[in-house]
Amino acid sequence: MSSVDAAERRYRAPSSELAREVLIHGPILRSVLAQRLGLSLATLTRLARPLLDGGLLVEVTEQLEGAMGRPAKPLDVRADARQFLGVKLTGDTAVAVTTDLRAAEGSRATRPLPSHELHDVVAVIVDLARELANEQEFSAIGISVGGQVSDNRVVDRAPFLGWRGVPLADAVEAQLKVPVMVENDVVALAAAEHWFGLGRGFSNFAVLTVGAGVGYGLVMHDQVVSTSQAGLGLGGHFPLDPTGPLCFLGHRGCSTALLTIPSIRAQVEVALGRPVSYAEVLELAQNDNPVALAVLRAAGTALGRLIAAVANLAMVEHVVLAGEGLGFLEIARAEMDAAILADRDPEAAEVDVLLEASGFISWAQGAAAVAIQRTMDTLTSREP
Amino acid sequence: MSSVDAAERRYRAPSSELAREVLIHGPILRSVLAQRLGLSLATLTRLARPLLDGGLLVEVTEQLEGAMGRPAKPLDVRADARQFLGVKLTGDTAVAVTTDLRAAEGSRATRPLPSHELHDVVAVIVDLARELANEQEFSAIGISVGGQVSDNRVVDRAPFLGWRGVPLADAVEAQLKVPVMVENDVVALAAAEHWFGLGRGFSNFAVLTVGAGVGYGLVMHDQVVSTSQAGLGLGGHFPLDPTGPLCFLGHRGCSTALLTIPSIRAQVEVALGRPVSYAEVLELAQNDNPVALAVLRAAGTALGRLIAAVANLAMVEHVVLAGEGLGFLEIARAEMDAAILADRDPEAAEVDVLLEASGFISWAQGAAAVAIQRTMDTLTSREP
DNA sequence: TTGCTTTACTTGCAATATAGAAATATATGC
DNA sequence: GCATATATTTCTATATTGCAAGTAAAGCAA
Repeated sequence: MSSVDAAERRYRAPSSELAREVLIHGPILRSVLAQRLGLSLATLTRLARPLLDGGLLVEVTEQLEGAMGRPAKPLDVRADARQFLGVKLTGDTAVAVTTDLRAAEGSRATRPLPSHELHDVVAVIVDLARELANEQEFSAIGISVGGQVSDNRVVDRAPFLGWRGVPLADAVEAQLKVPVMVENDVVALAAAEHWFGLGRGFSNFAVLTVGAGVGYGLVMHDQVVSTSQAGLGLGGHFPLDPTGPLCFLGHRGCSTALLTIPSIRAQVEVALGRPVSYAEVLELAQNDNPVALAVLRAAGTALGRLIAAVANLAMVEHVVLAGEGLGFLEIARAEMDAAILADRDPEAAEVDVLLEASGFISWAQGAAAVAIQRTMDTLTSREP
Repeated sequence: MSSVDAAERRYRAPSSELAREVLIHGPILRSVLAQRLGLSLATLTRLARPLLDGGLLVEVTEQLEGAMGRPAKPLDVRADARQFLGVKLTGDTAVAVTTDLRAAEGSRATRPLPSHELHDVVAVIVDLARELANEQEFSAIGISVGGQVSDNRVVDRAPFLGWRGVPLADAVEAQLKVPVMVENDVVALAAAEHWFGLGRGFSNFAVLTVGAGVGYGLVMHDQVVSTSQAGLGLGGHFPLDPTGPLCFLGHRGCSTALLTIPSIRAQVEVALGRPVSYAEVLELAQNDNPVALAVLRAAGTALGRLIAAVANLAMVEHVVLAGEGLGFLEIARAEMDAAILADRDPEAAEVDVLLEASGFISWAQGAAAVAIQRTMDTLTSREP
């Protein structure tokens, strides 16, 4: 554990810290920066110059009306100074996006995975990188997978790919001469939300994703929690309703059984005796179909209980919801809110539930964010 | 939130970091220290000298047999170089202990609180400080209370004392010319476990206390989580058993209803129709009394489920159990272990449950630890 | 227009902190 | 004793930093 301790204490050059602060906190005055970094204005001027010369930072020249004195020239990053590639791997597909320094999406492409063999997957990633490459090179590539990753390089365990101990980063770097970082998908998403998404400005918050599964990530003390625990999907089978349906692992009323798209479909299909899509379930509920309503309301209550449990035990006030399986909130938002309230100390601050509307930050962008964050630690050199 | 952010980024002088590292990691070689702090050996020598001269640090001279070369002289703190006072306030009592720099207990005293008036409580604390004072002055005084505390100075809310917004630190400092720090009791205990107790060496762990109530504290990234959330006792009414008894707030089967000493006694008393003490309950269970056994086994299961929930949602591998209400584990340890296993992903690391045997670190020592930690940030001057 | 005021940023300079290399201390092994 | 190994210290060149004084770019008032 003490080795982890030492590794955590990674030295960061002052100019890297400056660049990172500007990246996260947008156009920002030198005076504010100096205070945040605990440095003098003089030092700030000196640190900023090479970054301005190198083109990574620019001075914003938008005057505030009616201000006395010399107008401020806040610093900002030139978001298009670098380009990144984010790749999300699932069991059968790879989705790639290009992003700028702020993780804003450029272009996008998707490819099926011909197999789970490492060389096949690498070939698909290389292909995607070549297709999306333009005149600007990628500064780094982030890849996210569902499962455990160590050291940002090796996939220790990825159930959907059937992988154990696969050196993915090395394999991709061998083909593309660009730094590659691998991360667990939820950890990556949490990192993206922290720097660029709904978690901006919060030191502590949780991320819950609902889709094919339930994902759970945590940011504490302005750092993403990325222990080996983080990749396991520990929020995935959290017990929520002792009378609920069973999940595929045999847990009764766990978060997977109550919340995921397959489980919701399955429950409705069993009751109606015919196959239905998730969209159909939502539509049925809109039209007051009692089965769909009951299932979705139970999901709302379950999500509320999960959010309350997270807020209580992880001691966060903010919870970001993301994923493609949140459509049921249009029907069952009230149930969710009620369940949160019921499991929450009345003295405690109300839980701030933030809805990542229609995937504003997508899984692939999350992967890119990891690459951006790691790159920022060393990103103080000249223009590429 | 950004102001919290800035406050968190407290500057720490290198010599303070050095002193802290030595305090926590015991006798430690300069070379190891240099690596941990990211400094050169030369800098380390220069940093350590004033601390050695000042008497805060000493060189240990215990040779390792059979080692080649010049023998190492590891650095250690002179634990008795400073003395601290820790005070734990409950609704009716103040418990005070003196400790050295390593939070080891010196002497101890207890006083009833004549009232909840601030001046009465302050008078009791001053009294305790005077009684326990010896030739050595206190470097700082830590006070812990059940409730929310802000800024280590003001008790925002303490239900057992009926306090809201009470400036306790100022009031005590006005009488004793010594720095005073106030902290939530569970946060203080977590801090003590982190530096001096069973949490030593872990970057992430949770603390659960069972006694008159259930307390919950969290250490993440080597920092105690002490947001406003932390003082609320959010683990106190966590739902664990939908068929369990009610707590005084009307929660069915919450952690308070199943685990606390009063609840366990009440359950047995109702069934047996006579008053019993907690010790009697344990004895009854030892003698196979079915009521006591059922109640305690339910408690074991409940604690196991709570531990699993904490491990899953706070993403910790280690959980420290403390408090005077853990006696039931002698009877129901197996139930606890089984419940943890049941709610835990089989791929996840086994939860490491650490039992704070017989209050090795007490509540009052936790209060002292807060004083020690805060003091270490500035503790680089001469001998007192 | 012309200065005066206000705020934002920059530069010169002295103080401080740091690392690297060489030196010194203190043991073991032969 | 002397070579060897390891730990720590000293010496010195270099780098970083903050302070204080200076400069820049506006608005405002006569």
